[in-house]
Amino acid sequence: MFDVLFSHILKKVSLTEEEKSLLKSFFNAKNLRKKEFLLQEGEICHYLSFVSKGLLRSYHIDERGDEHMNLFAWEGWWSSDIYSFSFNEIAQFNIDALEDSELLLITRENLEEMTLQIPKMDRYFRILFQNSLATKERRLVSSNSYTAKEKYIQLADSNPQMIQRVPQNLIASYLGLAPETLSRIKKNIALGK
Amino acid sequence: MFDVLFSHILKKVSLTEEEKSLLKSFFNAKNLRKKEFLLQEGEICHYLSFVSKGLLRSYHIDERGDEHMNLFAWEGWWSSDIYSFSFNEIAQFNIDALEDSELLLITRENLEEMTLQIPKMDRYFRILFQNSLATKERRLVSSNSYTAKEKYIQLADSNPQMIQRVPQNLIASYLGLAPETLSRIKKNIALGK
DNA sequence: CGGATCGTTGATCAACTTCAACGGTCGTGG
DNA sequence: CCACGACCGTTGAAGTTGATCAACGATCCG
Repeated sequence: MFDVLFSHILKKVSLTEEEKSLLKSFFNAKNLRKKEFLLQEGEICHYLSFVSKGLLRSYHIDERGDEHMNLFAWEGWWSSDIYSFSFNEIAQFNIDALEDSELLLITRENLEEMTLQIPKMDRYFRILFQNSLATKERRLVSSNSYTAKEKYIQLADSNPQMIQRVPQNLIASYLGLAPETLSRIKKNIALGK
Repeated sequence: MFDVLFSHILKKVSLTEEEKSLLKSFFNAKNLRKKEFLLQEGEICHYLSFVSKGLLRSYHIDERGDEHMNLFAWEGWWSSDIYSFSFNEIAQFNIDALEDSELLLITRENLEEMTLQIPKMDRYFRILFQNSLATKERRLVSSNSYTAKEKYIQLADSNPQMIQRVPQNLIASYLGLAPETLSRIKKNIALGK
């Protein structure tokens, strides 16, 4: 259960055995069946969730009832409504499971306590958030700068695993496109533009 | 020069006087005149830059030559091509000054060294990046979910200072709109929709 | 004063959405 | 084990939003 987490952390900072077992005490394990919710819009998001197995999605539902994907998280990724988690405000995202999943959850209070007891974890999360921010910044510019086709090609190049593992209509939503549009784009690409 | 930086840091972590003077040694001051560049696309971004006075913009230029704003940074904000800075890759963003500015720069190497000597700075940047990530996540969903008019209203509500301080055509670009479109939207809003 | 920059307005256009229908596949319950 | 419904991707036709192109007036600044 903790193997995936530790190997992920150890890529960024080193941990002693004592720190490892201390660290474990701050987490709760949770299993989520396909289609079960981890978080629903309107709640407060109390956890950062590490996915040790499976696949989660986080998405927003607008007033018209349309879903807009925020991100997908599989083995080795974190998921949360980070805004809600950080500022203790109402969540804008739903999180549910696309596949049966095994998670490790940590609350805001435990994160606080853990980083005080193991300052290296501030460093781990600093690097994690720094990298996520870097990626998200590029994605945001891409979203505003490029055509639907360009965006899809960029994604397919930079994240082929996502395209293999996630249904096409959800990929479309992730890119801010109607599912029909993505279908047509793929057809055009297959026809050599 | 360092007053603004310290007051910003002290909102998130405490620092002793020794830590403060140690911290100073990792930064370089730099002045930037209006329209001068801090970073140009294609270079490596070597710095995180803290704005103690003035206003910076960071933006991407696409193959068609069109500019796409990434963010604006004024007193109390950081600016960088964080992807380039983090991964030592070629920058996608240009950064230049919209107003005469006073900056404090820190290199990747100095950031590394500073966080090792003052672990609390890992915590500071962890919180800083966590908050930025939270904001950027919401902005990205907003960008994919809402109409041009909704996006503008959200921005005007959440960040009125930006609208006061930044020219309208750059606001348009920040929202991923043509300047003419934003002009028409504002007209419609003024006419009571 | 003169040029550059910025916002505005009108007309046209293109990209993407919406709506509707259909065929294939998968998984579940009878 | 088969059948049915749900889900997913595809295709076509029509509609809409926002982009583009062009022209003009206002303001700022040197």
